[in-house]
Amino acid sequence: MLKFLEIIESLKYLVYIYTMKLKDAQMEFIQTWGSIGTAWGIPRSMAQIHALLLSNKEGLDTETVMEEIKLSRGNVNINLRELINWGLISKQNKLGERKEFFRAEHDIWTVAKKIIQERKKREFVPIQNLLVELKNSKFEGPKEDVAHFNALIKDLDVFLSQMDQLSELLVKMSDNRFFGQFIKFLK
Amino acid sequence: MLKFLEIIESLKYLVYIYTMKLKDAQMEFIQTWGSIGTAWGIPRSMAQIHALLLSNKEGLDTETVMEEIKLSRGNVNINLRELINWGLISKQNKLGERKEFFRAEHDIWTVAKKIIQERKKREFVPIQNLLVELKNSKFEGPKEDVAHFNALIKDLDVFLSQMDQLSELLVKMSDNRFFGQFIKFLK
DNA sequence: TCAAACTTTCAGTTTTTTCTAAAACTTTAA
DNA sequence: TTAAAGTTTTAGAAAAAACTGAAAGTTTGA
Repeated sequence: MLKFLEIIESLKYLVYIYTMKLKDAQMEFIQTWGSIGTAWGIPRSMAQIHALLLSNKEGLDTETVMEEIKLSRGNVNINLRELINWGLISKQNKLGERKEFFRAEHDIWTVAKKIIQERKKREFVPIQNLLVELKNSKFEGPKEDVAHFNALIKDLDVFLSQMDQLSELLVKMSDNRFFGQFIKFLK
Repeated sequence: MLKFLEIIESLKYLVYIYTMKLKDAQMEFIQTWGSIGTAWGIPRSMAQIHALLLSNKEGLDTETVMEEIKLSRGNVNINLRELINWGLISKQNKLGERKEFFRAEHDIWTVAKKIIQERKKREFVPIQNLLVELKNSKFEGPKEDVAHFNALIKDLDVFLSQMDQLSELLVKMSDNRFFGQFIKFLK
């Protein structure tokens, strides 16, 4: 009989729907978003602040952000500014309140659009600059090697411009519905 | 008349085709690829080694890589292995030679495919794991806040699965010609 | 004009990541 | 079986990136 109860217990575990405090869930979300940010080359605390604001409908002020995720004032200030630069959050002024509140853009498609634009800026532009320079150059060296290098440059250039077009497309595709259709169509 | 000559001079500058030693161009390519790698969250020397191998038709051995870009043996060894894991280079054995040579995958579409797959692994999987967990949870807290948080999770989930499909698509699209058509079609 | 409320800056510390150098290990062929 | 050729591991150094804390700066309203 003890055995039976044990089995039931473990089955329960399998289908268990965790119940947790909302705050705890938010905190887990924030922490995880933070480490994901790292893999994206985004400072942990910038990602954490973003996650915190995403999971709060209303804007929060600097003080609250500092307390919730235990960060220094300077850090919070700088990263809030950076998030504003990315277009992921905006300043809000509450009537009768002097201090500034920060509210996340909550439409996930807009968020994606901003992130794509920003990463493109960081990741594509430098390569394109390099390629422009190399395309305007003539190389002295063994014929075969020069040919190989030129082919490499050309391939990269074609590829980059295709990716560029694709990202443009993605940015224009902020209409969720259209994107869904599009994916289905292409499958 | 002086003026005129000055104008000609500056025009010449605009259309100037640089002539440079192939080696120098390759080195510049390697350096730039290295710093771009950094923005991509890829160690500088890993990106540099990749660039070096990309710009050489034939495979190179560890020793040569070390000399060309002044890196320690350990560093080169570890990063060559990592590039193999990514599927971006492969070991070669030359007939009659004992040591191993490393040769880059030169088809740019295959390169792109590998990079997309690898980044997806690093960047998407962790978010998806988080979302699975959160989707299986119930939250205790103010009704409105819980609703907001659940909406956030759902939005992220839908978005992620769409991006996932898109990347699958890209991976399947290694056929350059098809991709060109596709882009043109969608414009 | 003053002080309280709030924001921004930045020099220096801490943490994280990357790299080196040397030793240990493995493989090959004489 | 041995030593030369080659590869891999790793402890710690170096470099880069992120963060703190405190001071300086700004704005507001009494």
